[in-house]
Amino acid sequence: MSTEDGARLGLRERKKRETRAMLSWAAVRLTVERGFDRVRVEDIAEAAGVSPRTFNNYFSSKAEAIVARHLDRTLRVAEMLRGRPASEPLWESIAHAARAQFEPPPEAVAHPVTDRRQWIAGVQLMVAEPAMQGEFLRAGALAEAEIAAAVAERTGTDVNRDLYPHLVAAAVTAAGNVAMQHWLRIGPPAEMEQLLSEALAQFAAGLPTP
Amino acid sequence: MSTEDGARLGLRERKKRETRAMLSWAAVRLTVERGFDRVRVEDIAEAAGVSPRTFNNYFSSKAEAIVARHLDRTLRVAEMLRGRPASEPLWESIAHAARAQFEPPPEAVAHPVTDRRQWIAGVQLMVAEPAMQGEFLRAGALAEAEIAAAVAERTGTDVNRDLYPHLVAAAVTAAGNVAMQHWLRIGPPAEMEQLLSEALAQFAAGLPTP
DNA sequence: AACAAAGTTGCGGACTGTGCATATTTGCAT
DNA sequence: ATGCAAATATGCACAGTCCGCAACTTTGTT
Repeated sequence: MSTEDGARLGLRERKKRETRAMLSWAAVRLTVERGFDRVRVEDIAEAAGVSPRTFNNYFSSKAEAIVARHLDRTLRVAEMLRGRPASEPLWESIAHAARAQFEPPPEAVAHPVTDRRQWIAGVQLMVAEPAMQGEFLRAGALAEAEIAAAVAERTGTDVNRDLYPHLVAAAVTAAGNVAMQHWLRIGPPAEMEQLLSEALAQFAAGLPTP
Repeated sequence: MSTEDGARLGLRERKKRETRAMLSWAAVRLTVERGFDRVRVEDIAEAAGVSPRTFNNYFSSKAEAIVARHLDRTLRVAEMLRGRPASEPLWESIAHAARAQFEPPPEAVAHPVTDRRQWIAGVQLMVAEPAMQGEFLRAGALAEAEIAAAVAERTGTDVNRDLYPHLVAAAVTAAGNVAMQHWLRIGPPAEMEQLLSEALAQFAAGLPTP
């Protein structure tokens, strides 16, 4: 779906996607600026130019709206993994695919952050919110199921019978999460992609004691 | 705290613990019997013999009450890990400690399930609930932070600087989750502990392709 | 026994999330 | 261009959740 040409989508579908993106972006921006508890569904809907009821047509909760872009990005990891050459070693494919989640989203390009340090501080507060953590992890689990399916396809295993694809998918998800948490803790100049590669390498090596 | 002698606790503290356990157990039981959306906070409070406002003094949400026992059990993994002999190889310690989460809780012993198949079906529905998944994973993340701290202690690494303890903790959490999901999917005669051991062994081996 | 600290409870209010019906927009066929 | 169907937006009402606050009850200390 995400690779479909916009020219082939009707107006209806295009408007749906735009509305979804606007709601999600508004949710992220307001939450980072003000804090989770200071943003109501009504505020998000207003910022996106729709009614609160419409917000609920798209998302069941505020946290779900905030996490939507993250979900999109992590689902793309499964998609990218499916697109890697079949002959490529699994962990090499994974390393390439996993990077997809850290590419800058369109909104970040369209709305450059003027105060980067403040933005990061806001993000840190946002991810520390219990409801956000739950939703964030739940999105990760959804993507993980897709990654497991992709791993099963590549390795000839069965998601309904074997632990393996699930364990690999869990490792990929964990690597991404640990890299991001580490980055939020340490901040620049650490690079997200480098942290991710390191984490994946440690999993592939069997997590030997340093 | 959990190892403290009950005789040393005041009435106040004892009653708090009992109330918490009653609320949590009532939440689990009613939800498994009726389904998540058919149980209100008021029902749980009534079943435990307290007011709804008191329920909220203990738990912020229904899901949190349901997941409380799981949180207790997974936190015990970190505790058990801290108690293993320092000379023991890390993954061996982990394998022993991780089993703690699958010991039958007191209530399960006190209230034997009469229809095991129906109970499992109810649990399956319960864990499929989105709010439950988020809370379940969030509890896992809390325990994971404790496990990471315990791993750091054993290996002389630093949770604020190194990825390693976090990655190991994530592997432990993932192994537990994957084992449980597999068990819920497959059911008896698969044994939870065996699945867990297998999952941990795969992580320690670097997740080689089968 | 008197008093302080901790915990329970009732109440009110803001907010969430959902079902339902109506209004509006888009797509399709003629 | 027009009429109609399908999809989407919106307003409304309501049950339920969660929290601040104050009054009451229970436990602990002196």
